[in-house]
Amino acid sequence: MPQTSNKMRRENLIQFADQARLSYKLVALEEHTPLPVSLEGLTIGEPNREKLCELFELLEFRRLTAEFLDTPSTAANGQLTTSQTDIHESTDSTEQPPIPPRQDILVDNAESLKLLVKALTESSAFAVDTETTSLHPHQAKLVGLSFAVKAGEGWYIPVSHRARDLLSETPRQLSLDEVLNALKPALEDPGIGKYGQNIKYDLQILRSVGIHLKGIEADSMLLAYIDEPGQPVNMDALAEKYLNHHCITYESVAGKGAKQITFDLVPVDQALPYAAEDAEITFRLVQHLQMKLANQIRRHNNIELPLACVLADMEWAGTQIHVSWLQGLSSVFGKKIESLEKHIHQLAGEAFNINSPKQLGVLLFETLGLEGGKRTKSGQWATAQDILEKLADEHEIPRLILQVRSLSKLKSTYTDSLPRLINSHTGRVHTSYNQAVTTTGRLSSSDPNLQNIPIRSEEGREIRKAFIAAPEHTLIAADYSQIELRLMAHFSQDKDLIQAFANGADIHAAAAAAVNQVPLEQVTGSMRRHAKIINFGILYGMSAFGLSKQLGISRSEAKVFIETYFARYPAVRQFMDKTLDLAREQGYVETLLGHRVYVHDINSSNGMSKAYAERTAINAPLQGSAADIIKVAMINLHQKLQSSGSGARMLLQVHDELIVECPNQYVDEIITCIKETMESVISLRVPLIADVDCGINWFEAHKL
DNA sequence: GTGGCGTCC
DNA sequence: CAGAGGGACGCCACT
Repeated sequence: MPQTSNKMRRENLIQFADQARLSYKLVALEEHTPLPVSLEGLTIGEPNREKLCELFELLEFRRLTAEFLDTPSTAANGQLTTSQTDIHESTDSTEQPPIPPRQDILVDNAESLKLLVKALTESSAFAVDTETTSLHPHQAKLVGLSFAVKAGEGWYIPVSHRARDLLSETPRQLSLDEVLNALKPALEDPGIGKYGQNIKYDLQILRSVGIHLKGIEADSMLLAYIDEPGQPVNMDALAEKYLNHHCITYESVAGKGAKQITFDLVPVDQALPYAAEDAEITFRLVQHLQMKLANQIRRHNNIELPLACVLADMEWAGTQIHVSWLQGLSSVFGKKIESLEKHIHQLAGEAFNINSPKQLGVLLFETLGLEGGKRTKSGQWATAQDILEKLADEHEIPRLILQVRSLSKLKSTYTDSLPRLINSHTGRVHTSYNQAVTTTGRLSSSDPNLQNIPIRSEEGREIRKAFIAAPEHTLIAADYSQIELRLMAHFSQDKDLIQAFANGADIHAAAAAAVNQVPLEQVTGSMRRHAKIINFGILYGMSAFGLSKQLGISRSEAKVFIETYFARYPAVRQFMDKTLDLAREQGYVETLLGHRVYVHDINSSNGMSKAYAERTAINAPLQGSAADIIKVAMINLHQKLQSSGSGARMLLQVHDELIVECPNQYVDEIITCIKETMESVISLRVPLIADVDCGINWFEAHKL
C-alpha cells in the first residue's frame, strides 16, 4: 500500500514538474528572477510542493535555468542562434563532477538477485537493457539482462551463457525462469519508471519471454534524436558526445567480422562490464538529456516514446507474404531479362554486363557514338533513366536497357529478396522501423525496407499482391490525401489554396486552372499533369531548370510557369520567404509539433550548400509536419484498435499511409475508426482527409 | 567501402 | 561558374 501511493505521488510530481518547468521559464524570461520557482496556476498541496523542490534539486534545475538565462536571446543579437550555442558549445559533461569508477555487480545467485529486486523495487526509475544473440527480436535468444538504478553502478544477470568450447565449463548462472519470476513484478509495475536505449527492441525481447514492460519513461536514443536529429544515436556515440565516456565496444568482447561470436558465447567475466555499462550509461544519458531538453521533453514523452511502443507491436506482428506468388514473378522476370539481354548483346555486337553503368556508358557514347552524353561527378558517363529515355528514340539499345533495368531491379530487390527475409518462426516479414535516423522526423524501414514496395509500374505493382492478410483477415490501407500540400495551405494561409481544399477540389486541376487562367472545366490532361509537377516542385524548392527538365519545356517557359504560380498563390511565396528568414535567424526550422530541423548551411558562402539548405528549410516543415501528424495518428489508432477488442492491428506505415490487418467481421467498423482517427489528429485551416480501402492483399487494398 | 542507379512517399 | 528536387534504403559493379 505505501509503495503504491508513493508511486502515484511520484507520477504526479513528474507531471507537475513538467508544467512548472515551462511556467518557470516564462517567468524567468520575463522578469529575470532567480529561484524560487513560481507555481502560479498549479493546484498542488504543501507536501507536494516540498517534494517538487526536491525534485528540482535532483534535476539540477537551477543550473539549467541559469544556462537558459545566460544564453543570448535571438532577438537581442539577431544572428547567432541559441540552439547552435547549445549544441556546439555546450560543456555540460565537463562541468559535472567526475563520475567515480563504475561498480559492476554480477547476479548469479539467489542472494544477489534478491538484492537487485530490492534495489529495483525501491527505485523511482531504472535503466534496463537486454543482451541477446540477434538483432532480430523474433530469432534472438535472451542471454542476459542488465540494470542500473543510479549512476556509478551496473548490474548484470547472465541467463544463458554457454561454454565456448569443450574445455571450458558452462558458467554458473541463475535459471531464466527464476530470474524472470523475480523481476516480473518490477518490470511490469507501471509505477516504476524504465529507461532504455532503443527500448523498442527490449520491449520485443521481453515480450518474447512473457514480460510486458510497463512504466516506460525514457529512451536515450529518442532523447538524443530530439536533441539533434540526423546525428548518430548509437550508445557509444552518445556516451562520447554527452558524457565524455568511452564505451567498451561490442567488437572488443565479441570480435568482429566472420570471427564474431554471439553474446551467449562471451565469457561472463567479459560480459559483465560490457552489459553493466550499457545499463549504467543509459541511465546517465537519460538523466542528462532530460535536463538538457527540458523544453522539448513533451515531444519525447507524448510522441516519440509512445510511438516506439506502437512500432514495437507493428514489428512484432509482421506481415504475411505469399511466397509462391513472388517466386512466380521472379521466374517471369528472369525469363524476360534473359531474352532482352540476348537481344541487346546481338544489337551491340558484343557481350557486356548490362548491369554495369560504366560498361554501358562506354558502349553507348564511345562504341556507338550516340549524342547527348553527360558525365557524372566522378567523370563516368551518366546512364540514368532520363538520359536513356532521350536516347530511346534514336537507338534500340537504350530502350531495351531501360526494360532490363526495371525488371532486374524488381527481381533482385523484391521478388528474389523478400522471401529470404521471411522469419522462419512466424512465416512473416518483420521490418525494422528506425525512428531516429531522418532529419525531417520521418520513419525509415529496413530489413526489409517495406516503404519502397513498387506501385507505379504495372509489373512492379504485382509485387503488392504478395503482401497478404492472414486467413480470415483483410488488409486495410489508409492514406492521407495530399497531406503536404494541405500543410502548405495551412502554414501559408493562402486564401485560394485553402478555398480549393475547403471545396474538396482536385488540387492539381485547381492549380492548372489558376496557372493557365482558365475555368476549371477547360483544364486539359496535360495542363493538370504540368500543374501536378509544379505543385510537388514547390514543396521541394525546385528551380526553373529542374521544372523545365521535368516538363520538357524551355527554361524560360518554366520560369513564367513558376512566376504565374506564385502570382496566383501569393501567400505561398510569402510563407517560403518567411520560413527562409526564420531559418537564417535561428539556424533551424520547426514542424507543427516542434521537431527541429537544423539548416546550418543556410548562411553559407558556398552557393551550392546554401541553396541546398534553403530547399531543406522549405521542405522540412512540410515533410516533418506530415510525419508528426501520422505519428500521432498511429499512437491514437493503436490505442483504439487495442481497446476495440476486434483483433485488428497496424502492420505498416509508409509515410502518409497506414496498413491494418483486420478480422473480416470487423472491417467496416475498423475502416470508420481508422478514418476518424487519422482525420481528427489535429485541426488545420484545411480539412485533413484520409482515403481508406481494403482487400485481401496490399494491391487490392489500393484500388483508389 | 563508394558511387550509380532505382524504388517509394 | 556549376549545378540547379526534399527524405529514405538496397542492389550492383567496381576499387
